[in-house]
Formats: sequence, C-alpha cells, structure tokens
Amino acid sequence: MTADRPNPDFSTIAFSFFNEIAIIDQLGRNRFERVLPDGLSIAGFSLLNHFVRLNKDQDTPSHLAKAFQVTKGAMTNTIHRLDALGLVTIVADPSDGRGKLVSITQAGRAAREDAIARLAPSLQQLAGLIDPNELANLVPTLMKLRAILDANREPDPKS
Amino acid sequence: MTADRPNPDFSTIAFSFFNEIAIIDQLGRNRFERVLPDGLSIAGFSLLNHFVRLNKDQDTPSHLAKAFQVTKGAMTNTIHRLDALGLVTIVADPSDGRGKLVSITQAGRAAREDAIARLAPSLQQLAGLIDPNELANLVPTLMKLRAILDANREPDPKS
DNA sequence: GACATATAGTTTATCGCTAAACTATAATGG
DNA sequence: CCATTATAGTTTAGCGATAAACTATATGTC
Repeated sequence: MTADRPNPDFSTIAFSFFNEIAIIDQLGRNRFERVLPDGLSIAGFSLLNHFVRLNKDQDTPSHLAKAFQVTKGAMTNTIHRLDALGLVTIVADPSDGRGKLVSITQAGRAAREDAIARLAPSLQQLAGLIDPNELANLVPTLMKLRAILDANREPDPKS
Repeated sequence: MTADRPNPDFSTIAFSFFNEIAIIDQLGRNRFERVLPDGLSIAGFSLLNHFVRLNKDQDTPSHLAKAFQVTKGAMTNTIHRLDALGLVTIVADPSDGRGKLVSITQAGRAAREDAIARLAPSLQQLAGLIDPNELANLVPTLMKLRAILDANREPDPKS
C-alpha cells in the first residue's frame, strides 16, 4: 500500500525544488530582460552569444534548436526576429536544399557587446549579494540534474 | 578599466547558473504538464494545491497573486480558467466592494487528488534517478538565492 | 463632504514556448 | 528509378507570463 507510491519525502522535496527553480527562473529572466536593449530578448541574446562564445559564424536553425533545447518553431521565431533587427543573416544552405545557414552580423556582435555592458551593473549587484562560491558549487549538480531530466523525458519522443 | 566591470568569473558562473535553471524549469514544467489532467495547468494545480496545503478555503485574487509572485493579470487568468472548469468559485467580497473571494470546490479538491495520483509515476521515476539527499541539499541554497533575487529586483517597483 | 490617492480586479497587446499540421527536399531500399 | 521515410523549416493555435491602461471602490486629509 505504500510500496507503489513514490516516497512522500521525495515528492515534497521535488515540489520544493521545482518551485524554487520556477521562481528563480522568473526573477532571473525578468531581471535580465528589462536591462537588455530594446528589441533584444534573452532568447535573441543567447543566440548571439552562442556564435561569439563558440567562435562560429554560421550555424543551421535545426542545430541551434537542438543546442538550445527548443522546438524548431521557437527557433524560427528567434532567428526571424534577429534577422529583422539586422543582427543575423539567413541564407539558403548551398549544399542542402532544405536547409538554411544563419550568421551573426557585425551589428549582431555589436549588439551583443552592448547587451553585456548593460548587464554588467545588474551582475555587479548580484556579485555583492551572493557568494560566488556558493553559486559555483550549485552549477555541477544542476547540470547533472538537467542531464537526467533531459535523458528521461516523458513519452512522445518525436523531436 | 577592469574595476568597474563585474568580476568576469562571477558573470560566467551566473550565466551558467541561470542557464541551467532555465533549462531545468522548462524540462520540469514539461514533464509535469503532460501528465496533468486535461484542462489543468501547473498554474492551476499550484493554486488548488495552495488551498489544500494551507488548509484555507477562501482567498482573494490579489493575495494569491502576491503569494505566487505573479501579476494580477496572470492571476485573473488562472482563476477564471479554474472557475470555467468548476474547480473554484468566485464571489464578491461582502466586506469590500472592490474585492472578490476565491474558494476551492469539491471538484477542485478531487481534481487535485487526481493530479497528484497522475504525477506519482513521474515522481517515482525521478526518485530512482536522483539522489534525494542531493536534491534536498540544493533546496535551502536555492531558497536563499530566490529571496535575494526577490528582494533586489530591478527598478520600477509599481506592483 | 470633497478631492487626491491607493488598491482590487479586468483587459489588451506582446513575447516566448510547445504541439501539431504542413511544405519541400534528401536519403534509402526494393 | 520509384516509393517510402526522414529531415529542415514554417505556420497556426494555445498557454502562461508581463506591462500598461482602464474601471470601480476605499481611504485619508484638508
């Protein structure tokens, strides 16, 4: 009678955990969003940042969607918004009639720099409030959990 | 030239942290959402759960919005959806012409029970994949961070 | 009591995301 | 080669959230 129910303690812990995660996500997202340049969203900034960090200047939408663990539709939207702002360019993939290639523009690089500069004060403030080590210690465990959750999704593995 | 920029290490850590948080939130949300009864969202379930956990059976929308750290508009939406499903009732507050009082119905309690039952296998699975202690150890730190982020939001404290 | 201001709730516009249907091109295997 | 199946990208509908404008009622003050 108890064996086939999940450990009640675990349920409680999991609820608390996901609840904190959800609130932190909301607060963090909000904090960064309101400081970003006009049309640039977190999604857009992350994409620009991706190009610079990995020192790539071309990538396909489908690969980007996988990298950010987001649906293709979401990535279409993000890319098209950045394109409208002139921060990326989209061209047909010469070697695959179905595909496209996305590149970051000079304006895109500049917008990323600008965004980082705007983010600085906010990060500066957090650095004064949070012990960097405490934060750093959390990351590996979160990565592990993320990997477990990612590898064990509920059914319908369509992609 | 470097003194007025945030510690680069901290920026990197913070980016990683919020990135993991965002992905975990998405995966967790998705995992639970697809297992919930038809019209019931996480927002709706959380609200029903709130009533039961705190053993309340009446609350005002504005208080609920604060409790969940959500805008009034979002709470209006959540409540109206639950009302449409018959899981809560909304009546005018007799002692305040502006206010309303939300109550959970019997159907709402039943829907919550049902949701918890449906959640069980998913939690069961996680319990087998994640060390409960590891998860439990994370929670206090996350709560502390959440409190800091909450207390130090960016400008425009309208609410 | 009247006016200024605060609070409760709703509405509308916008954003990012998912899911699912759809188009078009590739790749595979009789 | 042709039919099947897989993959790339787009589109549409729906959800939850924010922000800001709006209505209505309370409250505080002179």
